[in-house]
Amino acid sequence: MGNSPIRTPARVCEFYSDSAWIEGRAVEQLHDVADWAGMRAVAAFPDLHPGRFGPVGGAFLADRIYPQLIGPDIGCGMALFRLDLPRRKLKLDKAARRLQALETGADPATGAAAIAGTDAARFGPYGLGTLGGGNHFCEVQVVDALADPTVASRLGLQAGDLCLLVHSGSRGQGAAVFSGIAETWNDGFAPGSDAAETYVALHDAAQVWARTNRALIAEGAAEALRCDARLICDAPHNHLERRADGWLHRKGAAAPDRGLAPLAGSRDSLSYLMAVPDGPPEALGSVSHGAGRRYDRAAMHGRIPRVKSELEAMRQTRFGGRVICTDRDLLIEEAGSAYKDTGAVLRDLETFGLAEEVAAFAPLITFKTSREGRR
DNA sequence: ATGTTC
Repeated sequence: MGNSPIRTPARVCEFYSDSAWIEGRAVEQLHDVADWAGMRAVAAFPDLHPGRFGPVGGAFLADRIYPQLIGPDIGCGMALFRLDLPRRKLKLDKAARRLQALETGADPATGAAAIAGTDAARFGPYGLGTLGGGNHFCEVQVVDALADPTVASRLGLQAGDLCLLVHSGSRGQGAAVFSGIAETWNDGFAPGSDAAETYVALHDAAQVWARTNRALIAEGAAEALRCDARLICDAPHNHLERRADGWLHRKGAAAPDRGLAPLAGSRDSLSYLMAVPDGPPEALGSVSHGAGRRYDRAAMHGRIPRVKSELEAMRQTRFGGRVICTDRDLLIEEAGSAYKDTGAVLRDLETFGLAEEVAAFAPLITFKTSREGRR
């Protein structure tokens, strides 16, 4: 008999139907992570897809801390705001032009004031109010339909209202924390160890910074559109949460905010606001944050011809909206066809009792980047 | 993901 502890793989609960688009490689990753030391429970959602260190679209409860399960964008999340701007006053071309102000971000004094006295102050204001790249965006949406008028009215939401959905995170801050500990995280950190304490403190600070970043992006967008933005909910989906029964890692799985979470669609599909009930304990208090990738970035370059007409078509959505993205590679990688069907993801979540649709939102202006000469 | 990657 050796002295190594008996290890049983964590229980894996998959909250998606047989018809869900789930890559085999993502399921392999899911079971691989379930076998890591100290892993207690794993939940996977219908947006599950392969990631760099493990699958995206899952929650992982462990009695060790694995920074690679959070990834570089610590604190990344989706925040939904209501804009007090009548739809008839939104002129798409003019508004899209004005949103270019988002490239600048918050001015340093505003940024510094926003993080003063918080954990995030250690990182400083550089980059606050900026979106970053990849799948991040700031989108003006219109409430398309109310599935639950009672909840919607409690939130002050009516059909035809304008909203803003912001997807961003901790920019260079979380990335620096993550790369700073590279090579040391392989077997995870034992809670209470120096490495764990240091990581958790930096993680918590990056999470505050990321949430502040989303608020400042919304402020910047509202200022550009000459209106105010009121927060409806802000649900992070890349983070670590200390629970009584262990350390909960969420990777592309949302922690609902006051029982609410956005489900991002964007480009060619509607987005949703979900009411998230307590749900089964096996779901680990988590829910999908978006449609999830159907094809990885490299695959998209083979699927979309790089001809002018195709690229121009991708700057309009099927809802008559605009996509502001001057980076051609990014435009291709983030095409609507790169993502699963958001409606199918939502139906699976509802079937398993993880969410109830409150409202659906159509994209009007999807702001990605307006910088010239990238890549 | 990234005050971008030798």
